[in-house]
Amino acid sequence: MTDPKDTINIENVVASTGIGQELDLQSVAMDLEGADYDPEQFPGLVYRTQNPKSAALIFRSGKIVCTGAKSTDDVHESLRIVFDKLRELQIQVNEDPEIVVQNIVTSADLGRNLNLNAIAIGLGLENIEYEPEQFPGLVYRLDDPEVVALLFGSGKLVITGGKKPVDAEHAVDKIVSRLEDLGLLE
Amino acid sequence: RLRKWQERIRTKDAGERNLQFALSEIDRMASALGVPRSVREVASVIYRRALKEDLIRGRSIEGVATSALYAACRKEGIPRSLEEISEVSRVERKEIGRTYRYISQELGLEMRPVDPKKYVPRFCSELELSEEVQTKANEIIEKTAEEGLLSGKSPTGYAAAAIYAASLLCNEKKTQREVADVAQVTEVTIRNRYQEQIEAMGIHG
DNA sequence: ACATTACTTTTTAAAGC
DNA sequence: GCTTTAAAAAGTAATGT
Repeated sequence: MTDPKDTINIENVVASTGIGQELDLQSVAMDLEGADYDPEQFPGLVYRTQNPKSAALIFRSGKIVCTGAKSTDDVHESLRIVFDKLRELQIQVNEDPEIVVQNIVTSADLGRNLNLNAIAIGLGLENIEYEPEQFPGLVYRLDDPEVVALLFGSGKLVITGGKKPVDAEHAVDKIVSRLEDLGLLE
Repeated sequence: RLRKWQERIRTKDAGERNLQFALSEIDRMASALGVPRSVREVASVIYRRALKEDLIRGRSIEGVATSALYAACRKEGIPRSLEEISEVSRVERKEIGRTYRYISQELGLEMRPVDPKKYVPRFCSELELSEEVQTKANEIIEKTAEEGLLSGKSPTGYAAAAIYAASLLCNEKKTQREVADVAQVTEVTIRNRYQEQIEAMGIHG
């Protein structure tokens, strides 16, 4: 029997940081290869890194959002690349800007099919949101850790809203024990 | 003074007019859908509760009125799909869905997922299918749902597939297109659900 | 009857409308 | 509230062959 915790996989990490310097995005867009900048559509400039794969949103204030990385290490590596690219454009970038992980999206597998109708009643209709006409997943909000879980009929799930990788592990543990208590697993 | 008093009356009148507008919209949509008066009353109660809880801020009166009606239909056991509801409302489907989820959560309506069997009588009637087909469709829904096949699937598509399968089994065949049209789902969805259901029922189609 | 592409849900920061 | 970015889950839909 596989421990659901061993099936946890980080799918996306979102983090924010700042270079401590205001930017002229128009000129950055001109000099930075592959940059997408359309201020009419969105105030941020989009810059994509290939290895590791990620997308950085760079703002006039010098603040940056990095998304799409598969680990916190990849976030740091991606942002290091972005910082170096900006330095190549003669832009002053702080020595080691603080990088704050804002959200981690994780997937996992409980290993057995779920009867979402029974789970909706079992967990309590006031604690969940399940509208299969609109979306196939059952939305379950946990208080501790403060994350949101999407449960699917296949037994697979998505955990999002966490700030540390351990949040997903704790969430999976709690979900498994709750479903076991209700006799809705296996 | 007098100015404040006038302002209060103006606000009261505006609020009164908005409530009348919402209730008349609920009435108009309910008539267009052909649902009984009891549903309109439940919808009105939900709308008034949403108003009292100040849930209309940042949302359109029509959106909340439509969502209240959608919720009322479900609460009364005669559900209409978001697709059907949006046809009589000028609010788009996506907005109705998100507003419904919001007021449902905030008012603690504790809505149960829609039972596909609730769609069987109306869809079968529109298709002029016999009582025998309805019974068979309900049987298919009941048995396959017990096996967990319903998880995550839309109730209309699920009901449509069961009706299609039942019409074949009872020699009253309707095409996938005919069933898809009344249920407002695609033939692809009926095909997919149908395959799963007949396999779970151990039937050869 | 197939495949492909695309949209639904959740989360999160950023600046501006 | 909206705009943009990424990602997973699974269902539904539109379009193309």
